[in-house]
Amino acid sequence: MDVKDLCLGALTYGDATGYDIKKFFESTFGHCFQAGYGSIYPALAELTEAGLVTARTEPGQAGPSRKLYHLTETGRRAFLAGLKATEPQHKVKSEFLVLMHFAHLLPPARLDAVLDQHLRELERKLEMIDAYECGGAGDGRLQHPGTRFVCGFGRAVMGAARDYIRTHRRGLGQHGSEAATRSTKQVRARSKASPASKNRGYTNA
Amino acid sequence: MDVKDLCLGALTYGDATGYDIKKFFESTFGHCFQAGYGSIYPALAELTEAGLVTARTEPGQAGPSRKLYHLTETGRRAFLAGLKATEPQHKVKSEFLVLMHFAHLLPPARLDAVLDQHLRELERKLEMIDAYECGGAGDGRLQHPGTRFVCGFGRAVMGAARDYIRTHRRGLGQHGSEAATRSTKQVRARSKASPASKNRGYTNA
DNA sequence: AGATCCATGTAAGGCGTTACATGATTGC
DNA sequence: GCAATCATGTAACGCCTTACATGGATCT
Repeated sequence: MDVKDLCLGALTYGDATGYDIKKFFESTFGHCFQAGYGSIYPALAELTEAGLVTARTEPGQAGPSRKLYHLTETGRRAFLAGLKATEPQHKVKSEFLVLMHFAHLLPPARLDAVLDQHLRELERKLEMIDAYECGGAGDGRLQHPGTRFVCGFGRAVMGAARDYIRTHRRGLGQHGSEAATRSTKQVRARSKASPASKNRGYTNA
Repeated sequence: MDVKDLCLGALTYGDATGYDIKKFFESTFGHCFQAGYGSIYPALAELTEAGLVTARTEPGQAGPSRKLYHLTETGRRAFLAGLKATEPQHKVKSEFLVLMHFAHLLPPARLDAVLDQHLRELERKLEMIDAYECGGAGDGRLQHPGTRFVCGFGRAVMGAARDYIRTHRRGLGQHGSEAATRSTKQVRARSKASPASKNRGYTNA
């Protein structure tokens, strides 16, 4: 699943410009998929060349001229086939959590700031979801269950994250023993000290 | 925050080989950061060249020879400075949620399979966290609060995801109206039909 | 005997991010 | 007037993913 597929998906709701599609991504997939113009415009060009979409340029009555993309029948079939074959991956890449893991090496003030910032970020995204569901877009996307499911999912997960941080941030401050000052002592005495027990600590799975 | 930084971080716990570091990433950051050998080995080579780590080759008594990396004082300082400056981003890239958004275009059997698969995956990761915390790695990582916080965070978030899916998957099956059969009708009559109201539906934020 | 684990790397390719470049219009 | 929004692209760079290549040791 790449930006091309997402563009096809966006166009199942009707014709749109690259700019429109970006806004659609932000409002609908903001918390689970991100794409910039640098991916979207090239993707649309490739899709046009492949015959999966067509483009027509409309002189903008108000504002610049717009290039409206339209999903062809071939494109729609390709999208459906792609959907069926898509593996449902779910990847998280969080420097926030890495930072939290190394909290004992972070200045307490910085740690606090990072936690506050992340909480604000979560709050903001939660509000965006609410706004998205209340602000009734009249185009039918809100009626279908998939949209509600994804919104609800985001709310559940980010709400849980917020609650967890609020109730557990207190324990994060104090470092155990002298870890912060002398972290380079050999804790992992491997292959020399205990040749019999391989892999203590790393492989738990 | 890239793989290089993560390697430095891993080495704050003591000397390790590239292979060890990969295992460490999997067990500790598996649910929030991923890195393969293709990133780790080049990263370690660059770090060595930059003088942030040193490498010594140990002939393996049992098994192949190991190249043990050691964090230098310069490296440790660089890591701490990098940590302080790291922006706490948290990105999710979920084809699973995209699939759920387009659930109305998916064959019901496939939809069910995808949901089951994702539930199993969540269950598996939750078990891995429990195993990680119970399986007492004797190297001190478990004692410090950062590790507990990250584990708890993962448990809270993934538990919430699991519960949400279980209680809301039922509503996902039936598609509203004829969306699946004729999705290409113009729902977004824009700029022609209603030139007064720009941007209905897309921009809610 | 065959699979799996330990262990280290290289090389190419893919994909996205970021920065740059441009310009009209609308609201404050 | 100035900022923000609308609107479309290009180009370079960076970073990771995937596949390839190799080989001993242990376990079943």
